[in-house]
Amino acid sequence: MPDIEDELAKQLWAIGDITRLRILRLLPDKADCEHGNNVSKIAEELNLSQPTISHHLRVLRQAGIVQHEKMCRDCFYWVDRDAARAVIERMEKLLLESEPVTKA
Amino acid sequence: MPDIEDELAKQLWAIGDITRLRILRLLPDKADCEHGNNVSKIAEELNLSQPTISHHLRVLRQAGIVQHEKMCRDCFYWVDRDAARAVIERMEKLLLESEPVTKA
DNA sequence: TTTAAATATTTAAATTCATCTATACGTTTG
DNA sequence: CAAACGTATAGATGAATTTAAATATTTAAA
Repeated sequence: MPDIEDELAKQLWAIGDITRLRILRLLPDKADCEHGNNVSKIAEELNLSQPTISHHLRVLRQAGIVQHEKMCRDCFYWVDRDAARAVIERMEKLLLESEPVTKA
Repeated sequence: MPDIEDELAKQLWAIGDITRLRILRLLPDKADCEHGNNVSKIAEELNLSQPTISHHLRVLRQAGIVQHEKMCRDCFYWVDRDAARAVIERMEKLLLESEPVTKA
């Protein structure tokens, strides 16, 4: 069964990449046409190809870290705050609450 | 220069592996002879070879997530709580505090 | 010192990942 | 309808990672 631990590992792995970390830093609070941070702009900002950024956004999307929507002709991504909070909470449980599991 | 962002990515990457996540779950609060969770015991618990666990512990050590010390003939590892808190704090800054960086 | 036990390191093989180029798909605009 | 723009997908390649096996190193006990 796909443990909850597997999901956490997947999410942390998704965030634990320097390119994806930089992408996350560029993403706005909420879908936002004004600033125009579409996929191509992010690619230009990070000096990587558009398909590469698209690939990384897909990884983040499949990990449930970001959401996206088509607006004003382009595609906009933003951080899913609820998912982010959940990840952080699980990390706190794992790293800060010790549970010395001694079997039987 | 090795950015602080690089370090965070490295740390999250280190934690974002299912085997290392399970290792972390087994580690005690502090170096602890009593429970006897040495490297070989962890290997047995997770059904992996001792060198494999040693390798993963090294990754976690180099990322500054765990500490280790030789005690009572064996080698004991534990989670570095301060480092863990620092990682969580940086994650909160990255994911929950939006900073729409618009250059110029 | 010899023996045994625990951990670290090295080596090698298989897998996985990041990235690019090329291309296809879907919208918007003329 | 056709051209242009933005995004996603596919295929390929080089690099990095995981893992086990073998070996070396360290430590404790006899």
